[in-house]
Amino acid sequence: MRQSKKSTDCESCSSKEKGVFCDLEKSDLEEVSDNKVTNFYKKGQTLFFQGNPPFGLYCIGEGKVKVSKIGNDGKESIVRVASDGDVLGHRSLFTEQYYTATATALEDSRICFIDKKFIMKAMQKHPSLSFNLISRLSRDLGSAEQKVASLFQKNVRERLAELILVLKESYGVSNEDGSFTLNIKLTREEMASMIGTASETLIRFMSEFKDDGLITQQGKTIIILDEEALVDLANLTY
Amino acid sequence: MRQSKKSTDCESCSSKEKGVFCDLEKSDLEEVSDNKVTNFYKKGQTLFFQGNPPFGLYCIGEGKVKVSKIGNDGKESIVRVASDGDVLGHRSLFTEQYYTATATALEDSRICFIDKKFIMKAMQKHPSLSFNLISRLSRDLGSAEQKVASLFQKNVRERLAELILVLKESYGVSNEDGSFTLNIKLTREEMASMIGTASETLIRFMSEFKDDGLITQQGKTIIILDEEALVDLANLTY
DNA sequence: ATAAAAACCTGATATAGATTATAATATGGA
DNA sequence: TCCATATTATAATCTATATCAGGTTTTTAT
Repeated sequence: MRQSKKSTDCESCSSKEKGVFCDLEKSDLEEVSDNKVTNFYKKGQTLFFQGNPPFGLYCIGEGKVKVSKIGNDGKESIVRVASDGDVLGHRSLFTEQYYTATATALEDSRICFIDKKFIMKAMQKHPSLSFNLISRLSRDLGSAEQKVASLFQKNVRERLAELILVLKESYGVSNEDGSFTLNIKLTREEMASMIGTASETLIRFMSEFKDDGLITQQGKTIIILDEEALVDLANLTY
Repeated sequence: MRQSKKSTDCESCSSKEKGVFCDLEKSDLEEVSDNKVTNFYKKGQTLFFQGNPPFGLYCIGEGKVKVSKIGNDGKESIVRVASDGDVLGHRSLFTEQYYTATATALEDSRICFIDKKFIMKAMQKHPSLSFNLISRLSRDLGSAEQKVASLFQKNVRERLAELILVLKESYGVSNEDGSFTLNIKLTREEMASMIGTASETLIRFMSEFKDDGLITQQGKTIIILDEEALVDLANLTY
């Protein structure tokens, strides 16, 4: 099911520069390479489940992964999306809890797994690694708290406009005509569970945005036509 | 307005054990003491405002502080509450953003301020400091994401039950008769802005809980009478 | 190529909770 | 102590959005 290679080296990883190991020297990076496994996940495959114990750190070489919490009624809530250069499972690893969320590949992905013991040792040895983890956690905490505030204060239309802008931040590619293509594929159901609404409601506002010429679609891919209008609609705070 | 003492030493701080500097040796702790200022904030005073640039780290010796985001309409959303041994302003410090939230004392508090440069140097020197910061950020991220999921999936009654249980976790003191006193004073307005509802709605459910004998009040202090019933109501996930 | 299954969309209805209004109580300052 | 202000409380509307129901289109598997 899930193909696995014993070794891929970090030195030649396409997201080396973006990752938490970016400040390590070649020799130290080789040591990391020796202490990890590379796995290839197909779209829809699960890296870990809510309730599992964490044994190490996941590191995305290439791909996208959604982190979601499943409620008692089975309803999914996506709390985060991680992609190239991001780490996964760090939160539970460092709080020594079982995973409180499930991680699922949104597209075919190359993801490395590094053993807990090695990571802990490496953090002792390389302050830059700890520092990069702190930066990431801080950034993630920032967006989680922003999400909380948006849910408190904004209606669905505003939250959708905000979501599209947030997706642009990470996955937006600018086109020649000034528009932006969002390089991420999500179902309506998934988009709805990122802003805490029903898929029907989300679809309604997506149609509205399309009718008003703010966005358009090419297959499942969203293209932003009028960013400024979205910014107005999103009612951003700062 | 805000009284300030040049030096209080970390060694004798009442929350030394709980704080991020707990693993430092005496000599290192003295160095921290030499690089900080202790301030005394009155209830309602502000430590920093949304939009301000961060110059260092706040460290709560004694007291409680709410971290809230103010929307464009002036509505407050409390995203976190920090107390004895917690740090504040770390998130913005490590993402090098302006503060994205405002921090206000919920009660008279003793809070130290440590310069950014010194903290960064100390992190290089003491892996335990970085590690403790990582633990805290992970914990905070966990509760922020839990909050997001609750907002997505739960109604106000469930969220209120959950809030009371979460407050018990940090501020609950058990009484002889098996009940728990919550050692934190919040207005209904503040409680409402912690779970994203209107104060009128919150009051309605608080009254319901009181009528049903789940909680009672002594002045502004909440006392939990039937924790189990609250757990049932909260519809917790794991 | 074709069937089956997802995903998408639209309209009608129901409802949780916001909003508005009004009053009672508590708190703190002069 | 008393007045002013903030906080708590309850009830009556109103509305944004969930839910339900129906159809269409797209994707996936055989």
